[in-house]
Amino acid sequence: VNGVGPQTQTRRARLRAETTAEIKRVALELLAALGPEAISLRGIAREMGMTANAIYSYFPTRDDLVSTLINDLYTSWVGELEAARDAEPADDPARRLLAWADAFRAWALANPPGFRLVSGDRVPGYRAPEGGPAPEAERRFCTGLTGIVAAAWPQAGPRQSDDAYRWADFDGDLVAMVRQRFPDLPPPAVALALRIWARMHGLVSLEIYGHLGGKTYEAGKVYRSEMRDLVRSLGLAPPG
Amino acid sequence: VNGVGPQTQTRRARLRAETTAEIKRVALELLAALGPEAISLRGIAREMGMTANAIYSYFPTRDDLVSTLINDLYTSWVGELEAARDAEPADDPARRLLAWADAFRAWALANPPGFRLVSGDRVPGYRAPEGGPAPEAERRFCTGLTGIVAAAWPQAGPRQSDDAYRWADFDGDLVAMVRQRFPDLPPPAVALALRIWARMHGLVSLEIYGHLGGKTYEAGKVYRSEMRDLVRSLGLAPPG
DNA sequence: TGTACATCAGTGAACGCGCGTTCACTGATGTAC
DNA sequence: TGTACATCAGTGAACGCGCGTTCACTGATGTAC
Repeated sequence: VNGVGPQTQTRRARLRAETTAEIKRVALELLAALGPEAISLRGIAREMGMTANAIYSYFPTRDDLVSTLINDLYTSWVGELEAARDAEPADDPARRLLAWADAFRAWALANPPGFRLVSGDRVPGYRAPEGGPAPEAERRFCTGLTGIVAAAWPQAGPRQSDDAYRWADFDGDLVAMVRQRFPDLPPPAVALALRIWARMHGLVSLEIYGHLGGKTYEAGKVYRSEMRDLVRSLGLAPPG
Repeated sequence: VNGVGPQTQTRRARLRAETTAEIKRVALELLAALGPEAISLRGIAREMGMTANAIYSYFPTRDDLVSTLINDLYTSWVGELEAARDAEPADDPARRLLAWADAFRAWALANPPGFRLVSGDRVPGYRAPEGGPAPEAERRFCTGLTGIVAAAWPQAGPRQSDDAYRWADFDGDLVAMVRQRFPDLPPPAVALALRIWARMHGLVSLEIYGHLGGKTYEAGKVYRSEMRDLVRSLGLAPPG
């Protein structure tokens, strides 16, 4: 059987896991310090005091490493979003939306190159795998945001202009998720979720890319105004 | 005096201008076809059937070429925005805002890599000059948008939550421009202009970076909803 | 109109750089009997 | 417990690529007298 001395086997496996983690950690440090172009096998190896090709024992290709990084970043981000949301009472959609929005910006500011990477800034020469580098995290993000809209929909729904959205306007997988998890939600609610996402993304990406910094010293204040305005336009009462 | 035979001198100057234009045209084609990494002196020269270093007769450095491209793109973009706005009656801020917003998205969709370049997607190794690669276009963009907000402010102002913005919250140059061109406009109007910009930027950049395509087949419809909603929340009546 | 000179776009070879990836190998770690 | 074997992380040298930039040069275009 597989009664192979678990201790020693674990030792090698542990070393392997540690080195894998170190490769990723160094890659993220380089990303943060020097930008996406610095994610190179040679650069990481240099930093770790190894040869570049040693990394091929851990990742079959540079692009696999990049995909793994994107997946890790996106997963950690969405984890924080969910945690922030769940720290607010389930029956208070306004607070939950604002918590999500604040965590959205906070993570991005703490991690600018990570935000760029996750939102599609291309690493030179990188080609993402079929289905994207982080499909599961993306699904969680989408579900989380839709859930917040679903909670607000009783108040928000009547305020939406009745643009004629149909299920056919949206991607099949997205529709399937919505109909299964939020069966009462109509198509315009999905459009609303996308618009809310874009409002967060818009201000935060202008800020991360340095376009807002040349205009205002209070990007956070502007973001807060925008989010409270959003809450209000959904027919919810902003807290505080 | 300078009565140097203008015809012949013009001939050489014209050739020079033509080659300069061709370099830029080829660079933009490469940008559109293969992305920002393809903007290389060697690549452009290859396409034009010249040697790479011939380009040094026209641009002192690769980064100068890139800066020129960004400036050209931004200038053409803002030109279209202004034209679209000015095609609407001056006393109809709602139409003017929507025209601006539509032109914003239309140009970006016609020119995705151009949009990426202008909004800060980095060409590997590129360092922008002091003050940015396109300060004049940026100024026009900013003034144009602020002007639209100024026209809407009589209706929009009272609807803004009174977040306590002060002039000190904004960049000095921006403040100077506002106070000179739109002397009646208060600080919260500037914050509103930034938020409006971000709403356009958010949806369009999600679309350009391919994040919206995986969710909806009707990104244009979503954008239109968002913009009409914006107009409405400014207290204006959306046309049609 | 013709001739001597200046300008300057463009060539061709080269330098030095960093990159991803391959290959044959070494040597320590772990496994089977 | 000891020995023969298997695994596999890591080395060192090399390949081929594209890049920006420099240098000494050629040769056509334009200028001054």
